[in-house]
Amino acid sequence: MGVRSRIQDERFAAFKRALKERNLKSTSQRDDIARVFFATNRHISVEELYNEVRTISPRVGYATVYRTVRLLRECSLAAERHFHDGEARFENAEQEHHHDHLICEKCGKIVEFTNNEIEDLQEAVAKKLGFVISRHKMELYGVCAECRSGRRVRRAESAPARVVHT
Amino acid sequence: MGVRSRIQDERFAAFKRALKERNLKSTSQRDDIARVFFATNRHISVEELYNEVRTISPRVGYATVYRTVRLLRECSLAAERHFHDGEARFENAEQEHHHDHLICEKCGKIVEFTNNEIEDLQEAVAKKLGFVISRHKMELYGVCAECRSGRRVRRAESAPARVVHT
DNA sequence: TTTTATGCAAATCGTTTGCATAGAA
DNA sequence: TTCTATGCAAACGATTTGCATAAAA
Repeated sequence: MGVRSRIQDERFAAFKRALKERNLKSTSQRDDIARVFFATNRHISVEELYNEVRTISPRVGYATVYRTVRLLRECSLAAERHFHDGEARFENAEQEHHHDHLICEKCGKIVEFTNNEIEDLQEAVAKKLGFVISRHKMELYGVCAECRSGRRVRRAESAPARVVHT
Repeated sequence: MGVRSRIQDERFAAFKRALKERNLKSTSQRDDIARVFFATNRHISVEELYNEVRTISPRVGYATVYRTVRLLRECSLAAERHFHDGEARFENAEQEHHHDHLICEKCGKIVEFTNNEIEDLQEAVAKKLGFVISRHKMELYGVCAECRSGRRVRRAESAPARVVHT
């Protein structure tokens, strides 16, 4: 919400281009859903996205949100994630930089990180076993510093997503 | 399923012990389901387990299989995995040695491996970000040697599970 | 006008649960 | 006997789909 950044505009433009390429129609619903999605910086579930879009455009249906999220996924503009809670979560896909996740089992906080040494070792292991890797998923579960110190108690609903390069 | 191995018997005994500890009853259904589960060496889904159990004991219900799998999970005798296909898969949990997965996107083959260097780096990254890790999940997706050479075409339904230590 | 998208409700899929009955302790 | 487990069917929550209508091209 609020100010729109350059990167959001770029993504939105990419979305419009993707629609044209596929001969799909631009609609106000798709635009609203995409804009809300690109404006969020957390791992958002379809339900959360639906609720946020409804505050802008109260008549959009659940199915349309699902269909649009699928579209965003197919255009590589959204990345699907499955953590612990049954429902899928989506994040803005930055084609350039994939990342991994560190998840606090107490408060639900999610920290994103990358580590090149680990990536290199993954390649090495795969090569040794005859595989050529196209992608990977790595999730570390534990307890964050705040929770261990007892400072934080509530579930972290919306974790800001900044990738830490370690 | 032929010969029963020592390790299967040990697991089955551990299961019986776990039932006693919890004041739960031993039933023929639980025994059958557990035995079939311990006899399998692949990542089995509830549906597959149900079908196999039905060949032994045709009157068990789906719900009982679900309930027993949940029980096995709670006793740390089964480990739950979520790959790509919507349904949960379970494997025999060997408390001693956790492992990671290498998954072929062509044929579905799953290779299990461990790598201590990667584990050490995971610890290091988590520490740097203030976390204490309790467990992790790492999945590498790619194409296996057989599929790249065009030798293998069909989906590998039942991958034998031997952990490779790299 | 032609064609695709939407919104709703119904369908689906994996999984869980309520309840009357069967079986273990 | 007492109490838990089973099997069935119904309930569930996340996601998808059929269809008549609305909107884009």
